[in-house]
Amino acid sequence: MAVTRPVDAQSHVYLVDGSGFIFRAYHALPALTRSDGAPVGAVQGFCAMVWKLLKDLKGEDAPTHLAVIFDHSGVTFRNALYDGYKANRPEPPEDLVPQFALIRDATGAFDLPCIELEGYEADDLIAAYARQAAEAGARVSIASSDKDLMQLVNDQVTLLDPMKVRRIGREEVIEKFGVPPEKVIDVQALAGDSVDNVPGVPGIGIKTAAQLITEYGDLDTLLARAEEIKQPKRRESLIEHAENARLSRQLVTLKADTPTPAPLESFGAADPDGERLVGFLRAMEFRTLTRRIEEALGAGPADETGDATAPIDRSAYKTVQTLEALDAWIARARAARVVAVDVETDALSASAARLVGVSLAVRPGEACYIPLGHSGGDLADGGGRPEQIDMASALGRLKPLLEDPAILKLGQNFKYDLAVFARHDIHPAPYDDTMLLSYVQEGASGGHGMDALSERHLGHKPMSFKEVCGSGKAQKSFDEIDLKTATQYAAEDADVTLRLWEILKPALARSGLSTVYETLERPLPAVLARMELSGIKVDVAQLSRLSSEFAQKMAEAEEAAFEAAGTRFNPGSPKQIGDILFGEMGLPGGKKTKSGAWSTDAAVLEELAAQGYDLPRALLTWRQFAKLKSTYADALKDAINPQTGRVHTSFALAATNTGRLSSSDPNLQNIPIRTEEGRKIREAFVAEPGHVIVAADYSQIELRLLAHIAGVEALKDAFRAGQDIHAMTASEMFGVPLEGMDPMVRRNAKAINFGIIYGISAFGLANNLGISRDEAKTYIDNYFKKFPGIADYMEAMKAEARERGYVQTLFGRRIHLPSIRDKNPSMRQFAERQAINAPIQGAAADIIRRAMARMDAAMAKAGLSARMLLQVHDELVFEAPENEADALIALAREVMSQAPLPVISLSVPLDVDARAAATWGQAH
DNA sequence: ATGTTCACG
DNA sequence: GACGTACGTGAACATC
Repeated sequence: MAVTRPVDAQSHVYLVDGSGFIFRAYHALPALTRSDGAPVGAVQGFCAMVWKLLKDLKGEDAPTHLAVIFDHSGVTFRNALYDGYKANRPEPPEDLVPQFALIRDATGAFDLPCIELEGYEADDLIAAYARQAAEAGARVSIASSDKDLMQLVNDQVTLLDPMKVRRIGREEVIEKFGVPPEKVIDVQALAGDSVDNVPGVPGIGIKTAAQLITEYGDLDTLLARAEEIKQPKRRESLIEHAENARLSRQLVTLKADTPTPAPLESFGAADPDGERLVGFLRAMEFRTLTRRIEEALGAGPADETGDATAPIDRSAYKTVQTLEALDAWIARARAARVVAVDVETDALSASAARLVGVSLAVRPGEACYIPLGHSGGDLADGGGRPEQIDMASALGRLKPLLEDPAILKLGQNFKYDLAVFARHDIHPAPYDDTMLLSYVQEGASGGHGMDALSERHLGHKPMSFKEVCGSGKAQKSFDEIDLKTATQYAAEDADVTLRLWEILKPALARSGLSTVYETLERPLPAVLARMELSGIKVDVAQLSRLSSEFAQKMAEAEEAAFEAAGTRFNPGSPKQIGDILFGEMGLPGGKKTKSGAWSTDAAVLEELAAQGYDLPRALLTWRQFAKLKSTYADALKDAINPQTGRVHTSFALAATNTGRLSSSDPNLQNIPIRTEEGRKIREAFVAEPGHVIVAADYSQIELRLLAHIAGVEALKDAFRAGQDIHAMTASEMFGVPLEGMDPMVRRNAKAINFGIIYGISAFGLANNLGISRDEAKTYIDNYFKKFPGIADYMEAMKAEARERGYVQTLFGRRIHLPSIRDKNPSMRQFAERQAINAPIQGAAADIIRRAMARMDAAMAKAGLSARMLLQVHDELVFEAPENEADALIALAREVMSQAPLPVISLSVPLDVDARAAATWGQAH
């Protein structure tokens, strides 16, 4: 799909006369039918013309925006003016009619916007878009050879004849009509047009018309002074048919105020999805065209005879134990310009792990392992320390290679390698990451671990870490592995990475996802490696105090629970709780879990507590403190790195379906905030002495994106005016004034706003608000009525998912939803809700990724020594010297709120709240 | 290993 | 009328 991109003086907008293309394609080419008998000649011609146009438009004439515009079948407003309009035109040929729909599909396959409007001709829409673009200062090119469009030519607007590759500007119009573009309609009004049955004035052709208009200035003057004309026939004809001339002028004048069905900004040109395009062409059975386009896009099946899938021979890998050998490998890497790199360490956490060795691969099958930190496993020496290059010398040789801007480094989950190298002051660049190449093309499902990728793409199962190091208690650290085994394992990883890159990198361009990868994925490993290495300080004493406090509260709640139950049991066991509540006590059970047991989750217990029972209340209290103690207070204390005294999370870049990050070991994206007790945990995240924590978060980013994407004017206006969006929703929906609004009414509106983002259902909303399904249904219908655009958006996303198997964010990230076509209706409906949610959640994820990619450079440029520490989906957390707080707040606001630019210009502002304080808790 | 619950956006 | 149901995560604990 095309992207949304602002139109300004740097833009070059192409408007393609789709209907003109169709008739030209139909008449210029011999009839052609598909094997099933469907006529497809015009489709082929159309595709060939579009392809040629796109191919010709490289370089300085490249479009920033492009759309294909069609006539809409049926009568137009011109027929109301004059029922003879186009009356002479025969019905389109029988074998062309079924091709109209296919040609719209073809436009979609090229990822081009397909524009038409009932009651208007393509020319009117072109006139309207041309005017809008010109008003925005853009250049406009109209791809058409229709002379009726020449009236639109001016300083900014030219016509492009797609077949003759000829630009038609002012000079060429004068050549054709004998008058400049602004007088073309007057000439056409006089001359008429037999094809369109525009009457004009009998006896006057283009030449005479041009001569008359040039002499008298314009049509009205000419008609007013018709008496002065010397030639009697001409004079009489003009006087007699003056009305016809005026009518004709109305007929030939293109309506630049035609309503435009899609905003000009949405025409942003983007790489086509090569797979989809080639798939369409192949389905149409255009053999030659398919092959030509396949070749040009580098599409087609991966080269299976290439080196990448040749069998892997681990015994061919080399162990590098001398500087001379290392230099030789570095020279080979330099010659290849590309080198796959993998580090081996003694632990999983990059912030704690020590470097054990480095492997390199320069061509498929040609890889080596450079042991640097092995402490044992020398087979020749009965298990002692093997011969190795001194670590400092080896890294001294590797650093220039890894940092050479002309050598591309390849890694799998390269964030890890970057972090390990950074601790040795090596900062590899540029790099590609095969994990991210895979993620951006295939999405999160399926996994992007090296083993999974290798099996998927190479049909090869690499040596497993378990095979090498064992597992459980007997697990060895990699530095204890003998060099022969270590080499086979480590060098294979580099080899596999290189081979994967040879397959995944070309596939990226074929899918049209290079920009997504380069802007939203590739910058992140370096940024996240820095964040992870920075870590965040936690106040151990505070966590210890909290742990005791929570233990105390748990004990109290436990006693209260035993008292109420009249028996002792494990309050942590949902099964035992269910047995007591719904068995022994005989309380009314609510929901069941999916395995059929009684549910005892918070919603159920709350319901029972509200009915006056003591046990569920005690259990809720116990659960709250148990959670806070074990998941937070105790776990965070254990997660402190003794070397740094800080907590270092790991951010996963390729874990979610929508492009969000995830955080683990420990997860710092779910630190409590919603309850007072929970907030105390957040208070334990502190800044170093003399420093502050700065937290900056997007305000309502998902609702803002919904307003933009679905084009909900009322929501957009509210955001522009800085209104309380939930209150405004409530006011619209329930017709209550903003002043003195009942908080419950606002709460309902808020639940609906969130529900909409999640792909609302009456059931879900009813559940959430504790109302009946009928009531919930009424709310939803009312919402759709008050905010037109939302329902259309939802239907459009579902349709897109069904048609393509994926939906996209504003920035082009794809979210695959294969189960949208599942035969199981509940699977399908789940996918439909994902189709609604994913473009919104995904766009928000894209935006904060863009902000993160820019933030380090922005801080450096501003001379700040602040560091970015955490990302929590719509929030960035920094640590800064106290005296930088104000500057950092201003900078974070700027970078975050401007992050969509220049690719996307949102129609709503992105507000960012930012605050500095001694703790993360206080910075909210 | 799987299910349940609950912390966050 | 029936599928089932709000979107995206990770961690702890119980239970098999």
